Amino acid sequence: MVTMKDIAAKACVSISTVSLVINHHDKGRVKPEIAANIWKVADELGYHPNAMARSLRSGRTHTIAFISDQVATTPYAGEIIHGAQDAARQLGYMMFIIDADGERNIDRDIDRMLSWGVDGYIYAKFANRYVSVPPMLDDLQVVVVNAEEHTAIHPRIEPDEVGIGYDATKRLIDAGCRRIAYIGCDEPAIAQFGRLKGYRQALEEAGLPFDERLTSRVSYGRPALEAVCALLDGMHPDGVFAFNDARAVYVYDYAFQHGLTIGKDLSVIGVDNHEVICDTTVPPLTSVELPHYEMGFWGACKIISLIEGRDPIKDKRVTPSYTAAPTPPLDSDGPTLIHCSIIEKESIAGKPRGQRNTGAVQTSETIGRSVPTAA
Amino acid sequence: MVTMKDIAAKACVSISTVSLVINHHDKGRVKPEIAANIWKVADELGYHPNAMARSLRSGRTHTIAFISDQVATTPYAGEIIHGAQDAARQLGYMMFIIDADGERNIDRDIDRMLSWGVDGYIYAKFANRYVSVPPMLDDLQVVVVNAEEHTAIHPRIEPDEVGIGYDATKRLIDAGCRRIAYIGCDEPAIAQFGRLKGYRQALEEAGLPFDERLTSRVSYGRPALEAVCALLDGMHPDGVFAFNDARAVYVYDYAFQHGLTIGKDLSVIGVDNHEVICDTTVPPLTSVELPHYEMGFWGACKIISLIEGRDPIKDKRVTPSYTAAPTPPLDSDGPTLIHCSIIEKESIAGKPRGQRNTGAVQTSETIGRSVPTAA
DNA sequence: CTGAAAGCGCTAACAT
DNA sequence: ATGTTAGCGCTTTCAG
Repeated sequence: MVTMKDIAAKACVSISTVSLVINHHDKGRVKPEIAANIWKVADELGYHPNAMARSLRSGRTHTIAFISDQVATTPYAGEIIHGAQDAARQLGYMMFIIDADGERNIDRDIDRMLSWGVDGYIYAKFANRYVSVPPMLDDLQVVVVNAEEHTAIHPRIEPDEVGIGYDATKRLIDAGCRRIAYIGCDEPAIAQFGRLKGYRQALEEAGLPFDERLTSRVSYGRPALEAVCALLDGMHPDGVFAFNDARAVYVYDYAFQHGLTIGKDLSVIGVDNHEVICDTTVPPLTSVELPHYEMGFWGACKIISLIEGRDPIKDKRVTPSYTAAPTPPLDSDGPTLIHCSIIEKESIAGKPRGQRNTGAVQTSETIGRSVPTAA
Repeated sequence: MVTMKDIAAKACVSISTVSLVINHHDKGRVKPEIAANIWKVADELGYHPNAMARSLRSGRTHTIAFISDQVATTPYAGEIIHGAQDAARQLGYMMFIIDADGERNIDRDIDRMLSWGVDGYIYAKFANRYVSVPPMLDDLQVVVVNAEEHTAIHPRIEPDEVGIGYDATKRLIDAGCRRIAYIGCDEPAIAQFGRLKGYRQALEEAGLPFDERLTSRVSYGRPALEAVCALLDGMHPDGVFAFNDARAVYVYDYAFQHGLTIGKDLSVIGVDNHEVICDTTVPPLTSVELPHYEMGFWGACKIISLIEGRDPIKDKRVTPSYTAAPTPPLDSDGPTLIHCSIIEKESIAGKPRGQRNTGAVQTSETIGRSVPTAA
C-alpha cells in the first residue's frame, strides 16, 4: 500500500505537506511547483488515500446502509437500490446492503453497522407496507423508503396511491370509458385502499356512479381469472383499472377467449409498468409506473442532507441519471408522497388528450406533496 | 462514542486488558472476574468496537464490493445480491454495492474502493453475458458471477445452459411429447446457444428427429405472437420448450384463442420461474429456475475463500438460508457450472416420472461441474 | 496476570 | 512556506 509517507520520501517533503496538497488545502501555503511534484509522485506511485485512516480522524465514514427485507423477492428491488446507490455515489458516499430478511437477527447486523460507524440508514420495503424500524436505530439518522411506520418518527417517502387510482381512472374516462371496472387486490394493503379511493374520486368528479358490482378483489390463478371473467361477462365494462399488471393480464385472457381486442373493444390500465408484462403483451399494456428509482434516490439524498445539514438537491450536487422526473424536495414536513406517471402503451382506446397525459399535469400538484401524518 | 478507554476507566483496568478481553484473547491471561466485569461495563456503556480503527491496524477491512451494471433493470437482480449478502453476513463481511451502469466512469468508483481497501470484488451480471472486468481490478481478488469473460482470468460461476435445454426437453419427452417445439431468443446470447444445444441433445438421445421448422427465434410483442401462432398452426407440436417464461406466454395466448387447454392438449415449459408469470397464469407454468441466489452465495463464499485462504463451505462456517440446494464446491479448476432445477407447476401433461423430476437427478451430476474454458 | 508503549495512515493545530 | 507533533481507537509486543 502506498502511503503519504512514501510520497513524502520520494518528493523530499514532509508528510504534512503531502497531506495539505492531497486535500487541496495548499492554496497559498505550498509552492505550486512542489505541489505539482507531489501530485506527480502520487500518480506515479498509484496513491490512494486510506479512507479508514481518514475516517478514524474525522469521525465520519461517508457510508450509508441500505436496510431492507426482501431484497430478493420482488422484481423492483433493484430500482430502489439503484436510485439510492446513484445518489450516494454522486455525493461521495458508499452504500452497504443489509438484508433484514424476516426481521431475523437484524440486531446483529446493526451491531456491525454501529461498529462501522455508518453515517446514516435507509430503511426500505419493496411494497408499500407498514414497518417497524428497529428501535436500536431510533437515535440515529434514519429515512424510511416506500413504507409507512405506525410511529411515523422518521422522514419517509411513499407512492401517492390515491393519485394512482385517480390518474388511471381519469385516463380511462378521458378515453371515453363510462363503465369502468376496478380489479382490486384481496389483501388489505395500503395500496389497495389508496387506489380504490382514487378510483372513486375520479368517478365522482366525472359524475359517474360508483357501482360495487363493477369492482372485484382477487388474488391470482384460476379463481382470479374466473372472478374477472364473471365480472366482465356480467357487467360488460368498457374500461378496466387493474390493481397491478399481473391482474390486468386476466382481462387479456378474457379478451382472447371472447375474440375482443384490447385497446379497441376494451381499454385496460395496470400498475407497475412491469417490463415482463407491459412490453410483451399484445397490445402492450398501459400502466402506472411506481417510481422506485426515484424513491431510492430521494432516500439517499434525504439521509445525506440530514447527515451533512445541507440540501444536496438545492445545492445541485446531484442529478438522477436514470429518469427525467424531478426528485421531490427534501424539506417538506411529514411524509413525502411521490407522483406516479402513466406509461402510455396501446391498451386504451383512443388517444390521450394532448401529448402528455393527465398524469403529467398532476405531477406539478403531487410531486413532493406532504400529507398530514394521519392521512 | 464509547471507546475501550471509557471501559478501562470505568472498570479500573488498562486499555490493553480491555482489548484482550473484548477480543477473547484473555484465556489464562486475565482473571475471570475482571474479564466478566469488563464485559459488564462494556454492555452497560453500549460499547461497539470501532471497525475503522481495527482495520487500520490489521490492514483488513472485512468488506467486499459487489459490482454490477443493471442492478435495476432485471427482476432477478435482487436474488444475486441477496445470496451474496447472505454469505458475506454469515462470514462477518459487509458488502458494498456499486452500480457499473453502462461501464460509465466505473474507474472513479474503483478508486473509491481502493481507498476503502475493500478485501475483494464480486463482478456480476444479471443475464449470462460476456464481460470485461476493468483491468484496474486485475491485480486484486475478483470473482465473476453469472457471466463469462473473454479472457477467463478470474474464477467464475454461471448457469448450466445446456443442462437447462436438456432437462426441459427431456421433461417434455418423459411426459409423452413427441413433436417438441423450441421458441428461442432472437439475440445471439450465451443462453440461446446453450439451451438450443441441450434441446437437440435430448431429442437425439430419445431418438427424435431435429426439425428446424419446429424452432423459431422471436423477440416480444405482436411479431413474436404471430411467429409463435404460425409455428403452432403449421407444425402442431405437442410440447413447447420456450427460451423464457415471457415467450411461453404466447403459447398460452394461442391456446386461449383456439380453445386449447395448456397442460392437457399442449405442454409448455419455460425458463426463469418468473413469479409474475408462473404463479399467475392459468394453469401455472412449469419452468426452469435460474439459481440466482445460489450464484450470489457461491460468489461471496468464493471471494472470501480467496481472501482468507480457507474454504468457508468445507469449514461449515456458512449455510444458505434461502435454498436447500447444495452450493457448488469452491475448489474446482476453471469455471463452475451450476445446475438449474425444474419447478413443477401444471403446464405439462401427465405426471413427471417419480416425485422428483429428472432435473433433480441431474443435480448430482451437474452441480459444480467444472467445464473446460473453451466450452 | 496486567500495564506501558509503539504504531497503523492520516489530519490539523502549532511551531519554525 | 514547510515541518513537528499529538492523537483518532485499536492491537500487540514487551516489561513488570
